[in-house]
Amino acid sequence: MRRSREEAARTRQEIVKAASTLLRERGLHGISVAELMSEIGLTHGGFYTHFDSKEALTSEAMEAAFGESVHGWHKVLESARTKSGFSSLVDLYLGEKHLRDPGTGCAVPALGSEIARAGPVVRESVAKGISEMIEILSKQIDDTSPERKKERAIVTVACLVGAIVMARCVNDQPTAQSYLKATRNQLLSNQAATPSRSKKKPSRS
Amino acid sequence: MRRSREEAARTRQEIVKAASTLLRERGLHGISVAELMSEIGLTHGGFYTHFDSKEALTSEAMEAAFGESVHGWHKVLESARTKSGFSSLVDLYLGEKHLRDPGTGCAVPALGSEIARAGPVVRESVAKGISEMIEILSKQIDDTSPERKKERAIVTVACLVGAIVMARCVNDQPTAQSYLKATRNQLLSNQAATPSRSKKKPSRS
DNA sequence: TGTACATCAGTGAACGCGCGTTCACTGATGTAC
DNA sequence: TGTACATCAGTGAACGCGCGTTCACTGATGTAC
Repeated sequence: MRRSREEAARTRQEIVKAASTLLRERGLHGISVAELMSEIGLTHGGFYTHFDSKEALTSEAMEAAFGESVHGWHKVLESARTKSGFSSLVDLYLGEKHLRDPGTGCAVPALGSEIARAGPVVRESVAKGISEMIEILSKQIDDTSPERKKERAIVTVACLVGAIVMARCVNDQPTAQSYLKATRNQLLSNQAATPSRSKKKPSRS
Repeated sequence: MRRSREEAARTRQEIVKAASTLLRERGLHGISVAELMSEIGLTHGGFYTHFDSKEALTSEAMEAAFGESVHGWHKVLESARTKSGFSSLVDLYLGEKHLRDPGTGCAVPALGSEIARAGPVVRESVAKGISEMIEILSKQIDDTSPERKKERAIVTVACLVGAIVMARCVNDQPTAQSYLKATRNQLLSNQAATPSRSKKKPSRS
């Protein structure tokens, strides 16, 4: 039953990838090692050839999840030419797709409250992901002071995270949408009201 | 072993109260029925005299948690005379105490990502709590339009929730504090920059 | 007020179940000659 | 290039454990007379 090294490396990647989606969908304790392995067509025993523990995988899966998110952000920034980068990211984050599909979305609203109780290894991975998100966003903010840029990026991410958490908590679709819409409106109008705008063309649909 | 009706009613209250704290501290699946009952000096079997299921208790515990939060908000609003009501609530929410003690704090950052995956009964209780928080906050916001008042209250709550979630995710104390501070600064300066201020005296320490 | 009986709050053993992790084993892959 | 052996990716039974829920039971409380 032994596989080649290349196959084993691919198996490892598949485990991380499957975990990054399934953990975001079902929670840090919502998927078992056995279920995870069967998802990629293997049995549970082989898991420990690749990882020391489930927690070690969780940490890697968080890194993969943020990597995926960040990649999506960069893609949106590249392709958005009619909108500002800032509003493109806000629209991506607060969109219907992200609300309904936590498995491919940001790990912070999907797992935040569980991450807060996780071990230091997992939290370290998440902390890196969060600061990377803030970094990317701060480059899309016009402000003379770099400190204020960073501050405003932090608050923007907080708003985005909180809005998705709240919208996913409530059962009622219109209420969820009203949370997302209110947040979008205010974030975009705040950005528009910013001093020292440059090449930006803030849109309010 | 039978207790009087009054004692039984008190027992029920104690279960709900203990659950509201322990669930916020350890997560929706972080405390067992047995552990919960032993917390108030009883054994697990008696649980089902009071509740149909653990989920039914969870729903009531969420209501109790929001009741406690809302009570704290009202108390702060009454006692704060030197600060605006808005900034008092922001300071309460983003304070050291709330960051470090989820068991007595807001259920949304403490349990948000788990609530999103919970059953409709639990989510209904949480949805009510969230809209109550928004309602209270909107009364502390100066704006000519009631719709904008509500919108700004929604976004404020989203910011607060997201900031606490992020701050609790990261391991590093200074980073956590920087998230809270940035959010506090921006929320309070936005409020100060509001048109049609009345009796407000915005402070920036 | 006193007595006999019904009620039911709380006990603790037991239920079936799923969890993370371990380990002897299999057999294809990798390596040394 | 061919052969013999070591390695190790993946298997599946088994480990100890904790979970939510059920249920026969206990004995104090509540009620009917």
